Amino acid sequence: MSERYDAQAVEAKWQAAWEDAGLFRAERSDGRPSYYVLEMFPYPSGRIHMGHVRNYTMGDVVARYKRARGFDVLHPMGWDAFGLPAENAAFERGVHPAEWTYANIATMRGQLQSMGLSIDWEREFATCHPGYYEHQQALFLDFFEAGLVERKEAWVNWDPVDGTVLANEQVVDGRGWRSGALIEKRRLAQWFFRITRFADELLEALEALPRWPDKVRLMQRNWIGRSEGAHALFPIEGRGEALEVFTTRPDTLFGASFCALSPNHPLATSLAESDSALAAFIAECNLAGVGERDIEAAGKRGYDTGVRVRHPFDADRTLPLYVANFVLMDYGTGAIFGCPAHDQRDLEFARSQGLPVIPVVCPPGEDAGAVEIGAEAYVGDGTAINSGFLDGLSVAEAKARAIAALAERDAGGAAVSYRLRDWLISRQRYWGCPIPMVHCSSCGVVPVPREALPVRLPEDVTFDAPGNPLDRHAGWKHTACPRCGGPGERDTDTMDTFVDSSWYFARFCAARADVPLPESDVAPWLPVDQYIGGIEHAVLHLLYSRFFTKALKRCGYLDIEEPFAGLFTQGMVCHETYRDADGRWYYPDEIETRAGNLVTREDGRPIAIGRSEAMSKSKRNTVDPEAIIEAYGADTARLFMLSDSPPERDLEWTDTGVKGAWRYVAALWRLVTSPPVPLAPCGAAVPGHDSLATSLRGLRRTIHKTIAGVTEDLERFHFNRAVARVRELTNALSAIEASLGAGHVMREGLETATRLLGPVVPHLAEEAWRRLGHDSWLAREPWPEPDPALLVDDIVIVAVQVDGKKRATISLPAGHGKAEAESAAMADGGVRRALAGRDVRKVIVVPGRIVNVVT
RNA sequence: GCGGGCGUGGCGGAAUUUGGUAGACGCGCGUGGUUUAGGACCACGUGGCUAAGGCCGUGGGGGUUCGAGUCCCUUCGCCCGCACCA
Repeated sequence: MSERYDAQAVEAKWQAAWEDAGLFRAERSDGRPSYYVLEMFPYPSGRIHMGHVRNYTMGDVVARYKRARGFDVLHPMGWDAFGLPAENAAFERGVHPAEWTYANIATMRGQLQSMGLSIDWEREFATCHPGYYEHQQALFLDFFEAGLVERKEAWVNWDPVDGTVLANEQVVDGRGWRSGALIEKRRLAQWFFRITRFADELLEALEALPRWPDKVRLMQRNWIGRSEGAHALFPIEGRGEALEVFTTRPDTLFGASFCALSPNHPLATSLAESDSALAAFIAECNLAGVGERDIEAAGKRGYDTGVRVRHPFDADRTLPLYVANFVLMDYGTGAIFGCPAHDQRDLEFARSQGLPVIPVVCPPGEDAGAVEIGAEAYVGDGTAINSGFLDGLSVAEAKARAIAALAERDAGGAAVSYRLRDWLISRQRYWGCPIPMVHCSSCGVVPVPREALPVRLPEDVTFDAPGNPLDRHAGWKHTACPRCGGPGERDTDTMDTFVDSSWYFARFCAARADVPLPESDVAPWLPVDQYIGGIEHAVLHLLYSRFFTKALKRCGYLDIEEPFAGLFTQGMVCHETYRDADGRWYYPDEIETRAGNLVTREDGRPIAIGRSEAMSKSKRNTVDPEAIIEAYGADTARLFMLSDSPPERDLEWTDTGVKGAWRYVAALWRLVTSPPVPLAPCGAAVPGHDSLATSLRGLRRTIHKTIAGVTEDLERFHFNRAVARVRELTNALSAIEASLGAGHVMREGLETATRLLGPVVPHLAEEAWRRLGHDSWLAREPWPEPDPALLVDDIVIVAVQVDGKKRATISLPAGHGKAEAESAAMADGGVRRALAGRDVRKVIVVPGRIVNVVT
């Protein structure tokens, strides 16, 4: 009689035992090669969700697998603990952000530990701990000294709901990424990290990241948005200055019919001082929102300033200067020249303003005299026309010639522009890392001396009013200027929390060090060998971390180019959605099936099933991992996470799928505890392979092919296939036939399955390993090696096609020749029938694969 | 608009790296068994059509090839990222 597998008891037992034995401490004390696997650390929101379970399961499989492959593995965990939700909780419930955060961390740590993750918990830290953020403040000062931090006044994105500014990356469709509020443009003095100084490096280094998904590299490339072109100066009539524009089409300069400024361009501001209509137009543009879609709806609008600018190539020619709503202040120079014939936007603007359209590129094969521009600008290649000294040149040639001409005339020259902007890190919030700067009326901005770090967050703050509590805390805010000793004010802003997560991966190498990143601890581990997390961080977090790595290198902390040598982006965990007739959402555990219909448990209201979407609280389609772990155990949850769906794709959470995973856990335990044939003693060698019955020899080949296949699958992140392969193996083992040596083969098979599943279902595997008679830690056992001799079959099944259609299969000895395969195929009854006496023109033989008889 | 990805049984997906027996593994479903009962367990079956021999099948159409889910062209559908970036 087989015993029932008690997952809860087994899992608790081994979790405690692993912890006591310190099995997962990263040592760096022996000669083993290092391997650093890291999953994106969680925000302590309260409880873990299924996305965490999926992420950390994958990371744990890699960690356990690499450990078995002989690596000294670093697999740490920590908390991305600063951020707005803690302040919201404080505001709503009167609990201090620190208290709320640390309580959540305690809960979530327990939940993660119940998953049986092989984590070195001794390295755990939270970014809200002064022991972390004091070093971040030191890094800020280092960056400041290195010229990588800058305070400047800029048009910034103001989120009126969160009451703070946001980085460009945090504005999505003109709205705040957290609040969803329409973003306003405000001009404020703020701190920036000068990420644009690394724009080219960040772009070029993408090529050197072969183990990153193409998609992420492409997204970053687009985000950096490098454009090559030219700067051109248009002298302004009646002023002793020139208007500088950026263009990627200097070849079309002769087609210019106007210039236009962004509403926020300094010249526009200055002109508006003496032109109230212009001032009103600018105000209107800023009011209409900055969402590009809003402008799209409003159409292209402009205001003729009356000012004229001179053409750089033709001093006799002047152009009108407009302020236009479609010109962006934060790209290029905030000013453009318009060539309507060869730019769609300029064409639309020119048509609405009645400006001339001068074709200067003749499409191939067209008559230069007859080029007409209708509703569509011509943006293709061609030959320059109406363009003076450029006439006759191709677009590429004309660009080069025009750039040279601009330079000759001191009217501009080659220029590169980026979409990427500097990273605005000031946040008008309490729960973040204080910026270690003091504002002094006589000394200006003064850094806090290093010996005075950390600048601690004061604990006695109030959240009963909107705005930044630090700004209201007089005792904290007012301090002596470190330079002159006079009255000073602390910078009351805190750093964007993306700063915290831009270097935590390095800090894990020396989590308790009293300097930020001691080289002797950090260098052996970095870069991270395998980083795993969600695709939603493709630009923000991953770009910032890359910038930090380059900045840290410049400051002498690191000697690596890139933080993450390998990156894997996992898919989301999805679930069906449930709504009633009023459109209210219901959690899966709030509904049930009655008489074949889906209804609410509580009052039987009919429920409609909606499409499967990423689990979210707003759609109420979440399943609590803790409930699953309590009901089935962590191994079942882990197994389900890795089965069926490829890890980079979205995973559909289903009850039946979880039950299927549980069935397999129970079935594997049954197979170990009551195998179909009595097991040979532990440690007994398999008898001579040739002495075994045919079916046992085949089974042994299956065992060794499974080792090879699973190994390759794990290396390539094909977890779903790895699981399927082991299931195939255990299916084959269940069907074993009793004969001489069967007990040995059964043991070999069970031990192999146990080892191969160790990374996936570690508790079950550890328990099974002991049940099989071992007294070693499975978690410390080396990975099995396949016997190369057993990876090849001695008999192969070869398909035989007639004219490309399969008509038969034949058995042939491995290593058979072409002639042997051909004669066996021609002798086959099915083949002869299909041929029906027709003449054979050709026979193609791929030994071991296929025979194709062509008539 | 620009860029990228994906279309395979009732469902999730294998096979695409290297063109060579399509549908591994699982879910669901069906039949039978077992059990006091079970949403448990066991066995067998399960792409479609066909009485059979067989025919048809990887979104549609075309091409290359002895042979195409895999390569090429074209078309349709869905998803994702960016979006007046000059």
